[in-house]
Amino acid sequence: EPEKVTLESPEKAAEDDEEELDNEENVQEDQLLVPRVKVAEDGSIIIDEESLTVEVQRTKGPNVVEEKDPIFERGSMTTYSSFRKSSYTKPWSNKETDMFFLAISMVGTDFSMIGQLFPHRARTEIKNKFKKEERANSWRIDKAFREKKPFDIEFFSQLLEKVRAEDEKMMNSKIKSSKIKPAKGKPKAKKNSSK
Amino acid sequence: MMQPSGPCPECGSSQIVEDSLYSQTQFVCEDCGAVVSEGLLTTTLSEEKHLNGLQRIRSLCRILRFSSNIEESSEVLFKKAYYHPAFLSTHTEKKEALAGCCVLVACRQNDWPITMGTISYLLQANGEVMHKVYTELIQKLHLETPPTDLTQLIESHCNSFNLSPSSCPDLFSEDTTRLAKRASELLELADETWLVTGRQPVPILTAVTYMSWLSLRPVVSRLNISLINFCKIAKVPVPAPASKRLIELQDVLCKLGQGLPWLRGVKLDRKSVAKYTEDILKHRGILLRQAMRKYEEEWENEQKCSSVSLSDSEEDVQGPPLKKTKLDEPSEGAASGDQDKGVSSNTSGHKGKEVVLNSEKKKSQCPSLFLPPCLQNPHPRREREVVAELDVFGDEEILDSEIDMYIRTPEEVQALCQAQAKLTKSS
Amino acid sequence: MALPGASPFCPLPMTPMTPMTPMTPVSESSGIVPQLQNIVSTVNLACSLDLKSIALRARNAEYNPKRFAAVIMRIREPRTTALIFSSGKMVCTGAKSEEQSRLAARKYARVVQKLGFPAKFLDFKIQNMVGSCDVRFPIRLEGLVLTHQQFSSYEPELFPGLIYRMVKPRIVLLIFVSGKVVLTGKQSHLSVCIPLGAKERSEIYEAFENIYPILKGFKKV
DNA sequence: GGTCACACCTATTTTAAGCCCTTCAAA
DNA sequence: TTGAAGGGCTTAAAATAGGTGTGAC
Repeated sequence: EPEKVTLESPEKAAEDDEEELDNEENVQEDQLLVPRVKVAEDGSIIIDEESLTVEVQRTKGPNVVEEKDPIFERGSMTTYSSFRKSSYTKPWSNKETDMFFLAISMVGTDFSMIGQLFPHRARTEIKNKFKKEERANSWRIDKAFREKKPFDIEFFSQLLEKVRAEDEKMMNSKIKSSKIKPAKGKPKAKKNSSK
Repeated sequence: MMQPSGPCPECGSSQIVEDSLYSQTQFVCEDCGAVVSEGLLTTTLSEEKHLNGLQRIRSLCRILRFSSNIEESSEVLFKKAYYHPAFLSTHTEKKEALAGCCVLVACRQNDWPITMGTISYLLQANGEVMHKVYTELIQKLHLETPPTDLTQLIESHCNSFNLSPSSCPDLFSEDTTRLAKRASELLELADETWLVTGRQPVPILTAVTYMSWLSLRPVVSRLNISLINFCKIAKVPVPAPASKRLIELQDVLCKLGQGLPWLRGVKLDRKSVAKYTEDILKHRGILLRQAMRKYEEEWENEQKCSSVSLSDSEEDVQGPPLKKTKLDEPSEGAASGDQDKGVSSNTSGHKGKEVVLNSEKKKSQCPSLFLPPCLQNPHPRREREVVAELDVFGDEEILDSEIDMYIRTPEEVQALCQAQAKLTKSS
Repeated sequence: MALPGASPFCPLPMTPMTPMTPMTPVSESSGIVPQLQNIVSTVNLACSLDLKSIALRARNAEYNPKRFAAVIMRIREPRTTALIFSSGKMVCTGAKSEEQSRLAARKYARVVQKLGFPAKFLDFKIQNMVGSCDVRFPIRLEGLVLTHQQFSSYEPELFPGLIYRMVKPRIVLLIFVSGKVVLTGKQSHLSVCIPLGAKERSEIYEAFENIYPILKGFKKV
């Protein structure tokens, strides 16, 4: 079975299990001539793919160059690799933003606690939201902080759930209306478990 | 007894085999014949990592076909760096990257073209970690390494494209030498027009290679192949920024092409400019000098005019050329392809051939012609308000009421405690 | 106090950049004043603090000992953020001037005092400054890195800017192709003088005046 | 194996320009 | 199939400090 040969970062490929099969198929078609690399425990570099296998175990003896190898022919290849941990923040809807300001009124600037109030938001997302609003609408931050509101978790959670449901409905209706035209469209609803 | 996991302490080889000729089990290195005894197997972790690093260097140098010169100086540097106080207590991940960094230093000092991305890919190392270690290595060992020359990288990059007659249709196949030559000319042009500075090198190489391939045989069947499809044909990955570099390069070619008398009235756009690229490159020296001279004049005029109101450098960004070019730019873009888009003040109107752009019009555009793209499309408004800090002296009185708004009342504290208890329970 | 050359502008009422540098007679000033963007200062409140109690009773505080061992506190004027440690040491960040940073630090100290801790205000010190400005012409970074190798690091594979480590004033500059420059760093031990009004911003200005003529050499192709 | 002296993660701020990644809208 | 747009990371500096990785002794 041909190996998946890609420059995608390994962790990314491992993450989306669902699409693993799809990717594999696509990659098979494309078969980019990029070697798959592993580093052995002793530091030896092992290159997958029979045609690209390079003996690198020997450490003594003449440095014989085999000219066949297309990838390393002129001494170097120019690999473009970009690691970098993926982080994507779902955009804040207007109503969710209102909830953010409500949270500020209730708990102040404790982003960790606000993050607990938003089950789908990490602390960094809350912090970045705060900084963004401070830059764009500092008056709203000021107002929310000044106008204290009693900290009622139940009230907040229910309201947030309602808002999230509304946003989802809005999204779905938008998707539907845009997909009604092509008749059947794709029943590609949104498998979106989104964690 | 387990096979030793580490390399041979003598030569670093991993070819260690069990020798069953002796009554007692022993391990022998196939490469140098050394008997790897128990005592040697219990080398310290540090020594093992050192040998691991040496093996990484050897593997890299063999894979990349480096001269023994580079391999030797890599090893010498690694031995020096590994026991340098600055790297003694560093994390294992960094020590693994250190080997690659030493190879990179040796390459640069020997003028051998290679990217950091290649090293970090082959070592399966994080690019950021590689860069941090490299920077640290340069600083701590007081090294001076010349930067990699992009033009030297072109040849190997073009080689990685699979365009031999045996692997793709005749119409698409291309001689690598010819491809690399045209690509270097395009790279030089890109460099002169500020498309290279501050950008990742490899995507630029991909863009110029594609443009080179198009312009060497600008037939319809080739012109219809997009950058992405070209890379698919050539079986190479497409770096994401390559598309942006390509658009920038095509726009530069369009702008230069307009200066050629025999292209007056010819529709020049991003897609068709490949047909004239050979001509443009042939005369690029003159075309560039013309454009640059005009730019310099404009710039100097701007300096004189705006020197009256400058100083803070925020307010007077209003200064004519930079701001103005922003408006004029889109019309340039319209000339180079998108008919109806940037219909700003001038040109506009006709859809057909808007290329002509007589010299008066051009003059106002000249300052924008060859500026770094980040200056051509400036950020909407980043810097604005200047100061206002003047009325703070640091010693003014602080009102209690101001402090009080940050402090919770006992009731609020109690409510918070209860809420916290609920949150910890639910989670 | 007028600037050398015919520069009719006067960016700030105070113009602290011209001060005691009479050694700039021929080489005229750039006429550009770096704008301070961020000030980092420290102060010792000289008392041990119960961070959990502070986080509970201050609405502008956050405390996650699992993540970070300090209380993160914010005030609105001057808009800043402080890190408050159980040792009583405090870091104040985000102010745009030395004075703002000091005022903010005093306000944080007052909040801590109001919470019942015997906070003092010892050894206030500016630790770091960040400034930025624009030379208003593009810069050939690959040329600069060649001629100033010993000070420069330019690796566009990872970061678009050139990192210039100036020695004279110990300031690090990030230089971009656009002509925008970021200056950061601060020398601590050399100016042993009065802890209060140490004019450290002059080092940022000095670094910029040093780099400006160098950058001018790389604006053309 | 414990101490010692580092490294270096978490976190805060701020600017610069490029790049990655996602979403959504025109071709 | 493309891009545009927007958000979040990269780089530098500096203090603060616990927990832990790391190697020498």
